[in-house]
Amino acid sequence: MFQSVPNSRVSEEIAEQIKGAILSGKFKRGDKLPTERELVEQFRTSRVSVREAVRALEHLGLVRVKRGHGGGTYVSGADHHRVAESFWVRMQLSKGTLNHLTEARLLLEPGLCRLAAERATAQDLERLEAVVKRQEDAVKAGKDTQSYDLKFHRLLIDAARNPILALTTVSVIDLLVNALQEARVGGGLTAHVVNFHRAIYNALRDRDGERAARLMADHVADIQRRLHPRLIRGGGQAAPRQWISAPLHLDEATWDQ
Amino acid sequence: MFQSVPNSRVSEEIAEQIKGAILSGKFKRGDKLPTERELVEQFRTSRVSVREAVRALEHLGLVRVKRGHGGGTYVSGADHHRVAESFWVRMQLSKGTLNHLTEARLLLEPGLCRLAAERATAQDLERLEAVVKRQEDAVKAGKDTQSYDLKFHRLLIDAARNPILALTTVSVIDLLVNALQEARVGGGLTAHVVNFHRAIYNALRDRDGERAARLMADHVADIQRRLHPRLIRGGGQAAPRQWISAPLHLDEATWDQ
DNA sequence: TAAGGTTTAATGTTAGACATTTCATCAGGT
DNA sequence: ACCTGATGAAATGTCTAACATTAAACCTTA
Repeated sequence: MFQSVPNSRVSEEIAEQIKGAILSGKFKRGDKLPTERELVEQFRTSRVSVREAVRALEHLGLVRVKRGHGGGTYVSGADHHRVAESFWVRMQLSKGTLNHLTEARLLLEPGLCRLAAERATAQDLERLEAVVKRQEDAVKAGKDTQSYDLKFHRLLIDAARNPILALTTVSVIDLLVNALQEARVGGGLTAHVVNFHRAIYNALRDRDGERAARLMADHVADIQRRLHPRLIRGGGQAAPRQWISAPLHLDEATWDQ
Repeated sequence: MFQSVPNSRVSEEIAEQIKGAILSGKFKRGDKLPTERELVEQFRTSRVSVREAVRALEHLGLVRVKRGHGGGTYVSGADHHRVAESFWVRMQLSKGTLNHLTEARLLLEPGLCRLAAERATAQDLERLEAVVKRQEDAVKAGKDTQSYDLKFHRLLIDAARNPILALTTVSVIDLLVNALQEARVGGGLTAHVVNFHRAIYNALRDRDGERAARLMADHVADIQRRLHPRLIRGGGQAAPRQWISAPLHLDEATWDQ
């Protein structure tokens, strides 16, 4: 019957207002919010409350805070790290394993292929093709290919044009890549990978979502078969610390600009 | 080559330590952490930093803070609300729509059906059956059935035993339900719903994952067909405020105890 | 015994000072 | 010219100590 009263914490009220301003476009990506002291004046509150609000936005992935000269609070647009961290925490709480992550990937990425086959623009296809080409060249030259590998999956995810599935899938892949890197597992299967990528690209170009999905499922299962056994032999779970802040190469959002 | 230096912020270091204690089982669900003042003494730091750390854990969904007499910081185990909020924010940033949410659900829930058909225990099936039965009774009696509806999906999600997919799917459903409630859309299709639930339950009982998945896809698509048009006519997006804290009936984790 | 006031233990909020980080600038030496 | 180091400035980070508010428990009284 009655409306619930507004947020009881001052900081939540502040956070809501700033969030609203960002979501409604008053602040765009890269913009600098007022300094803490200026916000204190505008909201007529204390610095602690303002800082708490800014932290909340940081945890939402909406802003990034830099310190030092030229520092401040900057709108960051699209950061998946916090969601990835939540996934990780939840996995540990539920005694989950890497297989659960791969299982999720095995469901998500083929589905994204179907969507991407319908929705990919000419530009999407162009970019995908370019990445596959560069990866092929890198393989021939014997160079490291992981950044192209990740870029391919990221472009495909973006081409499917579903922000929820994108956020989820990027987070899942992120955690998997980190886990494998942490365990020093990786490499040694570059030729296989790039062949799959090429085949998937061809299917997308032909707008054949089913074929693309099937290939992607094979691709992910292939990776699982090759890497996970080495991982388990390698020595278990480990590395609860410092996970998410490792470099990820998955940062720049490409389609929500 | 080099190890990254520990967290630069004091609060992050504190949060990491507490998080580690919770994840390693030193604190269990429902346990009360030391009070802020006690933590200040243990960590030899200030209340500001301790509070910031506790807030971080709160945003991760790991703890809940109650104020007043008997208040304090309590380990909360498994809260999806923050992830749901991240999803929502990301949707708005990316100009996403409810259709994107339903699209995600349409991919996730059938997949969960396949997993659940393999993994559901006798107890899972028993509970599912009981909920379907109670929902059927409620329909006959002309009572509200939404809580049974949600409970069915939640039990099914849990029966699939994948924490990542569970967290994602619960969040997606949560946002959809809130959106529909906000728009005063709902009801009027109870008979259809419960018939689908019964059929899905039968498929799971027969360990027929494919049939269950197909039925679930039909079920979700059915809901989409019936509700979304009314939603769009109803008047657009709306309701950016106060989303996540609305009552949700999806709180109690059932399988990560 | 039920209604309502009081105590109390916790978090929430404020104010102000000081510490630290980071970039920019400029000077000095090679 | 160019690297090196010192200085300054602008912001966030941290600390302290007091006071406000909340909500459960307890106690009093009609």
